[in-house]
Amino acid sequence: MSKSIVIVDDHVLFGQSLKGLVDSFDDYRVKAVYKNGKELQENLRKMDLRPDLILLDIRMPVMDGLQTMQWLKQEFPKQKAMALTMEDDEEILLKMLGLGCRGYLVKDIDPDKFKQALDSVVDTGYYVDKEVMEELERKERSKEQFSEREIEFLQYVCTEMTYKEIAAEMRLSPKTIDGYRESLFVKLDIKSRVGLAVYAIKNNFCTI
Amino acid sequence: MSKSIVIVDDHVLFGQSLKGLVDSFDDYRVKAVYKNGKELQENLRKMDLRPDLILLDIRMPVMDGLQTMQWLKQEFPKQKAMALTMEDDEEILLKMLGLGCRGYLVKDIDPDKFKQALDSVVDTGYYVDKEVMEELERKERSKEQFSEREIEFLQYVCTEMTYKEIAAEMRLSPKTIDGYRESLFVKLDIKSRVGLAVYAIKNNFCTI
DNA sequence: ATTGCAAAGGGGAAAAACACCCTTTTTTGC
DNA sequence: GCAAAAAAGGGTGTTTTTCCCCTTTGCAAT
Repeated sequence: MSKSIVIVDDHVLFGQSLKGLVDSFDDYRVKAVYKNGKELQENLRKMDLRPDLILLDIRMPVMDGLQTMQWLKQEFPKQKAMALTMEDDEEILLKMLGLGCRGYLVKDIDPDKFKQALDSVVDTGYYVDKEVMEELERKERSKEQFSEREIEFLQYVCTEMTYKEIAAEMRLSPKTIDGYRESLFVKLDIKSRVGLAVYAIKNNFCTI
Repeated sequence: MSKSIVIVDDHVLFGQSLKGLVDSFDDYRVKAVYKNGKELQENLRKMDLRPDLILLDIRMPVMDGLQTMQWLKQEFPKQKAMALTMEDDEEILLKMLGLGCRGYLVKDIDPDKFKQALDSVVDTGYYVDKEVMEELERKERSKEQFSEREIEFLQYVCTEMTYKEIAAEMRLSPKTIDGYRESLFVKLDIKSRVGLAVYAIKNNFCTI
């Protein structure tokens, strides 16, 4: 039976083209192509779709690879997913692996190797060395990680809303927001809201 | 007769996938896929290959889109080429257009629009995304309305420095900085430093 | 010379952000 | 169920940012 694949990539042209390529492999079928994590989220929830593998672009505007992976890990811990990146940003990659991502591909891989990587992930579960992965996973998890609420909060920090307004929007006490802010300052070694905003932008926690 | 296309993109996976997509259009055929400008150069010279359109990635390691376009303009002034970019970097885009590039596509265009763009370039000679163009003009216009000092100041707003510290750095009174801030708030219809920081980042007044 | 105008600098008050230390409620893992 | 941990909320004081209205300086044009 052929393996089902879901592609998540904001570059529609690439996503659709990749679908064409994958479909040309006898033993793989692309079940869907989504533009961002949010679309995946919605469709994974309602449609009883459990693909053998999700190919996840890292840089996406609405809900990026990291966020999506974080969500996937919580909601569908067994779901296999693989990062698909443009440039290999080590930091983000490490985070992805830490979140249980099964491997990663840079987009300049050639189609043959790509096929091999797919086979490897679907069969063995991993594309790169298993032990290294597990090691990384343990290390990363203990490192910095944000709570759901903190991540949600990060989406507001690069707007012109005051903390009070953000609190209202999130239906929380301003004091709680103050707590998130404080917690993030410590975790990220940041001292001001501007620093937080820049971090959020850099790491795709918000769209500007 | 079907139109011939050449794709130049260092991301082999993307290039090959795109080839698949283009070949799926009845009236187009991909004659070749190259990894960079140099490959294109060599092949365009020796093989008597004159495609109807060259799709040119901008960011490539060996010989990038700009260089390639420059060479094309000299060697084959009539050759139609179109930029294919990941993120829309205005500056480079402007240069490309200056070099006679026939249009530009961001890679998150959807396949239908992509097809339309191809048709447009091959038929009319040009394709430019309207929104992108308007965005570009707006940004360019806005750049000239700041003073030298204000622009210098903008480079500091997305750091964690306080205004007082920025003033010290610029050897100005904090009150003067306050004036720049105020002036920029009015000009840009912004109400907070975060807004200013986001503006500065968006419009490349500072690097993050 | 004088008007004209923009950049630079200032005072002071109110709002927002930051910091630190603390309590209550809710989850979560045996 | 219970203890531990995480999330949410609180009090209070300091610093920074924001806002408005004001003075001085320098330069430029008629």
